[in-house]
Amino acid sequence: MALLVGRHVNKIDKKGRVSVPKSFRASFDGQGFSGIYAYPSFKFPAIEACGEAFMQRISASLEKMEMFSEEQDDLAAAILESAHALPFDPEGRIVLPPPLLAHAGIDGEALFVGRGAQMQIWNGDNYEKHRQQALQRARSRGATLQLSPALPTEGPS
Amino acid sequence: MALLVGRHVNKIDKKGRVSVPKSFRASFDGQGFSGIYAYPSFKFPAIEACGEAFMQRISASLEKMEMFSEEQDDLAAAILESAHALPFDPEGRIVLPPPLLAHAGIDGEALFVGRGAQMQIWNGDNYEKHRQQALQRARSRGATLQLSPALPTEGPS
DNA sequence: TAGTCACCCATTGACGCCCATATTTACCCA
DNA sequence: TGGGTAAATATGGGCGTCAATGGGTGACTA
Repeated sequence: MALLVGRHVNKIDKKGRVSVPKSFRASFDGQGFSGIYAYPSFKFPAIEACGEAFMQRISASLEKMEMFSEEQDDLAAAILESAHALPFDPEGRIVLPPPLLAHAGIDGEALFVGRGAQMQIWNGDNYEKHRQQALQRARSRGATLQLSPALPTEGPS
Repeated sequence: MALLVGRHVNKIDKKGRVSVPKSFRASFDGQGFSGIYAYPSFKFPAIEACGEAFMQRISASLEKMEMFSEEQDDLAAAILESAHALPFDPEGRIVLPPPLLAHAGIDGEALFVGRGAQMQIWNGDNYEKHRQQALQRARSRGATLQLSPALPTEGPS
């Protein structure tokens, strides 16, 4: 699956529709459901979204954790319960439900942020503040990254 | 994968296109995505770029920490979120987005610098200053390099 | 029956593709 | 060993296509 990277700003029209960037959309097709799953982020005033494949992973993780970590259980459960399945229209647009818009403080414009396998949808101003803080923390920490070992070309992670 | 070494200066045309040096280009093909991922360098006024394989590693690192580690999350996210997927055109050129050009102070000409598995793209003057400083530091420190043992290869003798 | 939602069509502006040219590099032959 | 020639890379510009956007209309629902 192609990676989701970068940022894209798209407009929300009067009917509440917003185009999902083509490059993101491309990552989600061929997953059974033509659309995305969106749910409010825990940590940020933002919407998190992913395709069906990733949602399956979340669901699977939930089942695994159940008997061990109550916290994880709550967390994953909250994701599934607050998630919305948002189908693409023929032009590749979705309609973000009011509760999600409210949570992220989005109105008029939506900022799509690629996070690898998932994406986030932000209010532009809120994201900028968040980003500055994140970069600040990264710099003060010395900006090193412990990379996972190289994948063996294509093995199952 | 062939190593990226040396420096190349290429022109940016009116449409913002730059040829990626052929030798660099060759290192990035056969990775699924025909193009490079570019993001601003943390430490320098330069653009860093890599192929899909390297980006996948960053994404995998991020997924592992998800919902837990804020630090790793910040850093990996800062890279992924600031990254741009830049596809090659049929002639092997890419278009550097304005934000990246601004970060590196590039205009008119781009200096490609091989860094082994990755590459950097600089403004020529900035790079020269940076390089002098680096050499200066290396000299004053009496820089020595402890070589790792030769890798076991399948080559003759 | 009114309202909402899903699909269809039209516009436009950016971007990718194609072709042409120039400059460099590599190679061959005298 | 030098020049000349051929191939390949770098560069420039035009044009068609597609993604993003806006609006309209019919169908289904409450």
